[in-house]
Amino acid sequence: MSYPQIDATNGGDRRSQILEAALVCFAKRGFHQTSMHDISGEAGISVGLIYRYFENKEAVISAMGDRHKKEISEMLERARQAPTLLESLEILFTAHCCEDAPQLVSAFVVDLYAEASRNPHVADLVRDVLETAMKGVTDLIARAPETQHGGNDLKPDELAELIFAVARGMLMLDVLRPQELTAAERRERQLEVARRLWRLLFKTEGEAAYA
Amino acid sequence: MSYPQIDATNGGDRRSQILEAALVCFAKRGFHQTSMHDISGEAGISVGLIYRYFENKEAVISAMGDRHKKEISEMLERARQAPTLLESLEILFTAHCCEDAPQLVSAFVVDLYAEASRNPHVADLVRDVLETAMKGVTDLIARAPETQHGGNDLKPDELAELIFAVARGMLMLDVLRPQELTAAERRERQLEVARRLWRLLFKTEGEAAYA
DNA sequence: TGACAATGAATGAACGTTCATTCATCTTGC
DNA sequence: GCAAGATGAATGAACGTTCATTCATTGTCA
Repeated sequence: MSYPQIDATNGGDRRSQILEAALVCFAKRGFHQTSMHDISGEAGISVGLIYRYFENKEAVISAMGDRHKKEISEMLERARQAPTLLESLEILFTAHCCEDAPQLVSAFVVDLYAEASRNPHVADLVRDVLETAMKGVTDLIARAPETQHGGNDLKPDELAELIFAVARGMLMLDVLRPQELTAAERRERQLEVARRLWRLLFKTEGEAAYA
Repeated sequence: MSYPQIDATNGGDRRSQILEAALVCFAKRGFHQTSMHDISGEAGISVGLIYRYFENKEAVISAMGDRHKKEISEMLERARQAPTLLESLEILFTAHCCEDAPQLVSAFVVDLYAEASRNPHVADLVRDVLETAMKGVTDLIARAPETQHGGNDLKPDELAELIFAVARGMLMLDVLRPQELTAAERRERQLEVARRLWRLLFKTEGEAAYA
């Protein structure tokens, strides 16, 4: 008596099914405290099957990084289409606290950085993601009319650097928060601080911007 | 069964010797990839001896957190005695990149946050450290004459929150940096960004205040 | 269509290894 | 001689990984 699998199309989506389970496990227990049996249990499949889709455990970690990279660049594309710079930033910022996997992602990303500090391959990947995202935001800032109104003499890339530093810092803080908070509450507390920086960097001086 | 006190004549040295070795190992390989044999090897003692001074591996991790807490509060004390707010901040900021163990500390702290995300005891400890440090800086800001000159309407605790977010964010970035850079170079790159924020928050130029 | 061969996704017990922890033993200082 | 300091081989649990085996599905030929 076998129950139907969660996903309709068997085979093609096995990889993402495994990665989905791995995200849950990695965020809950960390890379190196998660066993392959944990992942297989979470995915509802056998251990051996994982090795049909991934060479070894490290390949699973790498694939998770790649997935994260893809998510970030999609988010960047969406952010580019927002009408104002502040709205773009808000979209990008919420990328860190995805709706479908709220508190999980923060823990995963912090772990990813920890892993990067000793795994050169992961470090390259994270650096790559970061550079792409930074370049995107730098561009966004350079094109935005809001930039002109700042009372500061900072260049777009310097502004982006500050924005990303605060975003990372708030992400780090997020893993300390009690789990009783909902995902929405967590995101709002993070945004509160980030928005204070943004207002400081891009003073909109009322709606007289285009007057 | 009791363990030697921290400042006992014999036990104190051994404990810190072990913790010193543990920091090196943890930073190099992470908590869960570091074996007790690694630590004993680094410390130049036998495995069993570690268990005379620590109940188990987790107790070593906790003790490392306590040590970190002590270092931070000493740093805070030193920062309090600096003549200007910006100098205080500079002292506090460099706490993250200690002179005697340069690139190690960043990796350790990121790992500590990762551990905090799933170990409530570690989370409490890190939260405690952070709250103490934040309170200290908030106080520093409230008393500083520079605060009045900011072109912003942010309260001292909001300013402290931003400062700490950027500090954490730069610390996270530090683990991505190629190891070829010296400790001084790393610190300088981190400070560059942090200082940009500080200048923004506390405009020291007299002309900006009345412009 | 029905019988049968071929496929390969999926399983999970088993393997070799590593790890945290213990403890019988040895050393040292008094 | 004895308590406390120190050792490292021994232990057993847990881990990543392998692989012989199962079996639903698909393809083949009459």
